[in-house]
Amino acid sequence: MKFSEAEENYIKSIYHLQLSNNKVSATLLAAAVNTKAASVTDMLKKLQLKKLINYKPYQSFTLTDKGNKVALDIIRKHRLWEFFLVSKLGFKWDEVHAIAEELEHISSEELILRLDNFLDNPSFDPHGDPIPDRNGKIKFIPQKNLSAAPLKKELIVSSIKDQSSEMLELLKHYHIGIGTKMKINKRFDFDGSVEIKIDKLPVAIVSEQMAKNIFCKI
Amino acid sequence: MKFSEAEENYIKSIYHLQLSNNKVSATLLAAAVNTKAASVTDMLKKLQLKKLINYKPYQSFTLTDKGNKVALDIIRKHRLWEFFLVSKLGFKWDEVHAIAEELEHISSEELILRLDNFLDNPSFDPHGDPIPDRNGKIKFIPQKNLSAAPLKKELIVSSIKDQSSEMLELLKHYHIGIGTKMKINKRFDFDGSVEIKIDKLPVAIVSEQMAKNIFCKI
DNA sequence: TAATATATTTAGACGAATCTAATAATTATT
DNA sequence: AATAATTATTAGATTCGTCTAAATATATTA
Repeated sequence: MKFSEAEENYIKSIYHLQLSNNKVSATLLAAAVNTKAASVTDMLKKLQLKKLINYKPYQSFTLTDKGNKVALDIIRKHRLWEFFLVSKLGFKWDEVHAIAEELEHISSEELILRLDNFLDNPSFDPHGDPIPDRNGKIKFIPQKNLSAAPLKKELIVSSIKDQSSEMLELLKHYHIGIGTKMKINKRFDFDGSVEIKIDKLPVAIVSEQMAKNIFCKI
Repeated sequence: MKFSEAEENYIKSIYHLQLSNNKVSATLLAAAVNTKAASVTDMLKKLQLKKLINYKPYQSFTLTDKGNKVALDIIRKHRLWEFFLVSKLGFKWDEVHAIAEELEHISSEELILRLDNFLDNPSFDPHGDPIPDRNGKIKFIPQKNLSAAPLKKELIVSSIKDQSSEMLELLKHYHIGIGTKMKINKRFDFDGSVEIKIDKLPVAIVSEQMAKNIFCKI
């Protein structure tokens, strides 16, 4: 079954909101897809008719299994394209999101299969987010951000939540990227800042705000 | 300025029709964009408002310079993507058209610039059609089809008009592709068929219908 | 040139996705 | 629990691209 670009965007946003906020409200969703709550209501009815969500008026809603599959398919495409844009075309990670938002709606399955192979079937996108395989299976990695990870243990950076160019700039300055190894020396209660040590680099301190965006394998 | 997918498709089709039929009628255009003549009229008004075509009711219409630029931009994207699909993802030429029709509407200029470089700035797509450069310049090659090319001279296949899988199959069987060298021995008036000779291959005869679709540098 | 055939445009409607303003339900607060 | 504040839904309108059927203009040909 094929879905409109608008429908796909709603589905994708519901998926993401479910992951982080686990209660999805019409208002949050409206913000995510950049419309008004009234438009969300209209669309929710349509998505329910197509059995993509479970929905009763005035109550919060969830993706059905079918809806989940659709969401994972879109996310797969999005992340594969991001990988392509960064690894083959040399984009910076903060430049690829908008383009991938368009590319993710290209419908050919064959295209995505071939793209996947061309890229050597990557499991993670340039920000460390997992790329669902053709069946929607995600390689889950247990990870904790620097505000929650244990002290004095070797950590490997596995993903970055905030993908803005400001964050990218900061990470560059600290020489931090996906795969970087580090230890946490100390966490300061006063402001939540964290002292880290990266091989061969001097000890450094990152703010709590930054620490919460850097996720590591544990 | 940005245009809708529908607008882009109309512009592109007008461009192509102008090239081959040089008079563009609403009926032809309707067939090309797969709608009805009434819808064409509606769109023509819109395109005129946006100064993309010269149009007076009940008369045939032409692209303005601006319209031409837009058309060439879309065609550039279409052909670059086709090149990508064939050269990097291993598609056959008869498989790429529909996918490129979707990809050609992705809006990022930066994307196309980088794609162009990634592909080493190709001048011709997999069917031998010229790819406009970023300024809309096309590398024009004087070419003639096998029904019009001179006898006994070395010819190099430069493009194929019909891009169906049936044609692809036939070409494979004859060992003909872009770049193939051949001579025409004889043309038969009775049915327009053409006897050709390709290096090291036995003499072969192609139908008039086929001959008209094979273009060569002269 | 008059009659006929063909092509184009208008009029009016529809579905998709959106909006604003008004209303109704839910949740939070006193 | 009653009221206030928040959140969600409906009603009605709008834009885009499309449609059918009817009307009008152009082209053909007898």
